Amino acid sequence: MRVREGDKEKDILDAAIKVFAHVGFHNAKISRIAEVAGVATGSVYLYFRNKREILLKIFDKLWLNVYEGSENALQKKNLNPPEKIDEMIDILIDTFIESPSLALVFVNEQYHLMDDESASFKVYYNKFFEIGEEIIKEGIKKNIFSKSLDVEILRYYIIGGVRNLLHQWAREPEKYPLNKIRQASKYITKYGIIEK
Amino acid sequence: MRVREGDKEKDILDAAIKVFAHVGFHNAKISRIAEVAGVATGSVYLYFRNKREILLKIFDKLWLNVYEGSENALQKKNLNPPEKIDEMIDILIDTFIESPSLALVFVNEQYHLMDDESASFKVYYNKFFEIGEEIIKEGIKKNIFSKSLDVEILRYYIIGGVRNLLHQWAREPEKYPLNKIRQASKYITKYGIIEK
DNA sequence: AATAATAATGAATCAATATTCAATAATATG
DNA sequence: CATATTATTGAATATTGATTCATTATTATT
Repeated sequence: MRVREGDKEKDILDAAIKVFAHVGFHNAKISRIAEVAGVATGSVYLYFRNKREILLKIFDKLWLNVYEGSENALQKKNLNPPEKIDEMIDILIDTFIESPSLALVFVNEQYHLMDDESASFKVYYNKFFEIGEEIIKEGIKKNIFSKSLDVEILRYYIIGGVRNLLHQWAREPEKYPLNKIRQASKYITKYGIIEK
Repeated sequence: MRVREGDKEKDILDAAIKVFAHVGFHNAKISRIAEVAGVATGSVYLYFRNKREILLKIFDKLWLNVYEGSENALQKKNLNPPEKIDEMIDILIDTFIESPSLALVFVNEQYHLMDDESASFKVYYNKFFEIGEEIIKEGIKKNIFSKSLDVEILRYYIIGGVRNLLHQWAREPEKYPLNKIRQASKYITKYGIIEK
């Protein structure tokens, strides 16, 4: 019998990330993904049911990573709430450090997918968010964070801000270097723009 | 000769906003937009060159509005930098107050369009941003805003945060009422999460 | 070396829908 | 009222690209 050469599933996923990042999910052709991956068009269907499954797989891996990463990091280290927020921001940013393309796919395609009932990554996405929520609640309880804040609204604001910065970085990495957006995200989130 | 009945261009635009919001630009069928607008499929092409032109027109009107609105508001009132930031946030939020659908289109489709050379709305979008930049610079100069902030990075963070909140509101208006996200946006932007 | 079993190919199929256009409708004008 | 002019229609066309599948390639096993 014939045996599988290399890891075509990974090749296809990596190619898809590049192509999705470049032209967007809807304009991405399977034939182009196959070409970039170095396989035949039909081979893509040996590994994925259809185009959407490829995108979902990318998001599954992404959010499982992020969730597990933050779960681990926060468990072992003993941090106070502001430090924990920093840690969460670090984990999110580190997820994309090797791949601006992945950042673009995240930024451009996630909203659409949120409407999809079958998007299993949402479980981990939500868990990640719940961790954030817990941190904020803890901070408020300890009188470190402002009591007047609505926890849920806050977390959406922060993720939106960080996300938009990731987008800028992915588009123009030299102009918006990752260390700068990392530092800025942490600072603004904690202190806002008004000088203390 | 025959005369035009009503304002079909507006009907089509309004219908398109609803349909784009509902299923996304790429899944939106012209035939469905026509149906919602109450015109024949072919009529859409009397008013717009193609589907993309409809989307671009929506964004043109949107950002012209926002830009002119902020230009006016800031000119007539005499505000200090923090108040000006509040004003900008108000204008952005007020733009969508009548139409959650428009908010969804903005949130879901804008990123893709930014790559489009021919997207003329970018002029106004950038002008709006420049106003924000000026305000932040002024605040820093007056020692009201923190000196350490990178102006450009900051503005992307804020717009990202507000945007994400608009998204939540548009999806679940009862859960995330506009006045709450308005207030939260202003507070976090200015003070961050740490209690003073 | 022959066989069996699975992997991979890529041209052909097929469906979806954006766009076109020939036909029809409406009304201003003379 | 007849005509000319422009608006509107919606069925037909054309294109695009996702998906399929008959064919071919590869290698483990005997």
